[in-house]
Amino acid sequence: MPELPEAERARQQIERVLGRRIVAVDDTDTWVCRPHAPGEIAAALTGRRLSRAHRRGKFMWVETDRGPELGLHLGMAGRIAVDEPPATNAWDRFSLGFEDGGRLALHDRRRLGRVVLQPDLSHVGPDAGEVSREAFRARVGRGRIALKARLLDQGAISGVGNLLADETLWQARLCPLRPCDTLSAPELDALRRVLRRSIRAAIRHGGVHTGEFIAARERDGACPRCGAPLARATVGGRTTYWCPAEQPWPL
DNA sequence: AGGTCTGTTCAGCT
DNA sequence: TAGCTGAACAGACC
Repeated sequence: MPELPEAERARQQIERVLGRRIVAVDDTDTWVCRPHAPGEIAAALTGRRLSRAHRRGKFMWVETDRGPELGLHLGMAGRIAVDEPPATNAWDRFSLGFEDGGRLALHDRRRLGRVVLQPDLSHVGPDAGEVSREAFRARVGRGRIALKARLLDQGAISGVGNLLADETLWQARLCPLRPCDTLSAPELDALRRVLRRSIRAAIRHGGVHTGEFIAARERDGACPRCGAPLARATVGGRTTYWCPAEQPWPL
């Protein structure tokens, strides 16, 4: 499940193809490439070179030489494939072919990924790994919504998905159900520090699945620190696990 | 073999 | 406005 760490690794994959000339574009999946018509992205990109690869949260975009930006999102099952042969099934939803014979593809079984020209990121909040302390306090510590639901709101801060949210809240010993405006400034600051640490660890180790809490949740459903059986509920529309002993609420 | 679950984003509601 | 619900996708699993 791609979250910020997976998106960062995907961005690094894209960097491997910078500078190569595009000679072929497959943009025929009208769902993944909506609202573009087939051939529209191809016409805009053929003959150009990708020049810089950016990311904010889970959203990626690539600059081209004198051409439009190309926005990419992995959805929940997407993966960037670089210089791999085309998938034998129909799971490559978009691809670029380069003059050196290499290619870049969005491999996405579920078609929840997106490819779009000139992406609009105005509704996307600051990157969860780079947001300032002041912005974090203001954006996360406000309102009566459940803390976890706010962490998942990409307009507040961007990049946190379901697994990273559970991992981070467990590391920070905060209950996912707590209304945001019950958190003190020191609690918010500590949460931000833990979040940054979780993100860096996940990027380093290869993804959110490498988190200690996520592994325990799939293994035996017991808290890795105290052994208490984990609680489970739907929060912010997503399945949520936490340790009721160490992440209590009300206090 | 049907029913449920998965997670991200967006549209549409209160 | 802020927050919630369900749709969209399609495969994994029981």
